[in-house]
Amino acid sequence: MQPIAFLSLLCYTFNDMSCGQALRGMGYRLTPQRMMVVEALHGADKHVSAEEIYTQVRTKYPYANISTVYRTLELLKELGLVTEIALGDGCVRFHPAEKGHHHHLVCQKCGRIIDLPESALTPLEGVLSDMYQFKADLKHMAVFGLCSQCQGG
Amino acid sequence: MQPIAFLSLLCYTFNDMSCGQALRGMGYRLTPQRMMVVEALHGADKHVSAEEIYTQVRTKYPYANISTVYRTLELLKELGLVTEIALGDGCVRFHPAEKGHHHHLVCQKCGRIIDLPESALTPLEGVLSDMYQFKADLKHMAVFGLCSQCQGG
DNA sequence: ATTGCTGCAAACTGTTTGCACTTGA
DNA sequence: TCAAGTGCAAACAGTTTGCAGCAAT
Repeated sequence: MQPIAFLSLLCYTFNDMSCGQALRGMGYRLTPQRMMVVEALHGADKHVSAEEIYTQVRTKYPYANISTVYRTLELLKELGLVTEIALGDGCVRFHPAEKGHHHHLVCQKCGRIIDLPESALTPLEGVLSDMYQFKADLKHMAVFGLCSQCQGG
Repeated sequence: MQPIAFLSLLCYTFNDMSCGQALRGMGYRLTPQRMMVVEALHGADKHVSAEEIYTQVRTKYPYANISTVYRTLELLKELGLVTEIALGDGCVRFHPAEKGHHHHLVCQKCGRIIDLPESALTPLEGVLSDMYQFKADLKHMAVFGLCSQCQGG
């Protein structure tokens, strides 16, 4: 089966997804590959790396290429539809902007990631603004340390 | 001139540097290469990358190898003599522990880096400890955003 | 029918590793 | 002396790019 034939089998139920519509509305093409990337981003219950998105997309469409994933993420990022964060594991991770912002406590021992509501860092934002005239972009921030279970000893 | 002859020309005035002494005291060998890495770390007025250290070391000793730089940094890190931080430019940066801890406001527009005293984030440390039983490791932390000059518009 | 997007392969950056040789202690 | 450290080259992971062909609009 050729790549194209394979793609035509994919269901297009994601046409009405917000990122997809946003793409089309902004004059970009809504290709099956882009839809699958968007779907992977939305379906994940955590921040996903390009590699993880690629792996998931390939389960549906084995001909997919990782450079397309990177290019799609780059585009979504430019359009403000996804945000990126470095959680210290050597690769950038992505998150749909519409899922809201939050922060992360990353345990350096067990790797556990605790999510923080956006509000947790608003006091910090105020301090930085008042004292340093610095407008912090606290969309996604990672704080490293030890979780409650790993502090013993 | 052979590498060895070249090395013997280097002055050993760094024998009494604290990192160097610490190394020797802990049973590690104090080689000229390690001294030069330590010197580059101490001499810099900012956080330096492995590549920058390598460049500086090579001005003194052209035979130096970057893998030695990485191995030395790895060792110093394990011994707690240097700390590392990711400032978002795609490479890890290093800082001697004895120079003290501080944080950074990184302007995403002009790249300016504003240093923050360690105390600036102690309130945050308290909040995370109280509310999430999370012991934050706030040795060096980077907060991204816009500096005062780049906020216009 | 265009122009934009994709797949492929190859380059690229930052970092790590295996191995034979060298050297600090 | 001899384990620890170095230099070299090659591998590695994550990411980017040039180009020819394909497809969304």
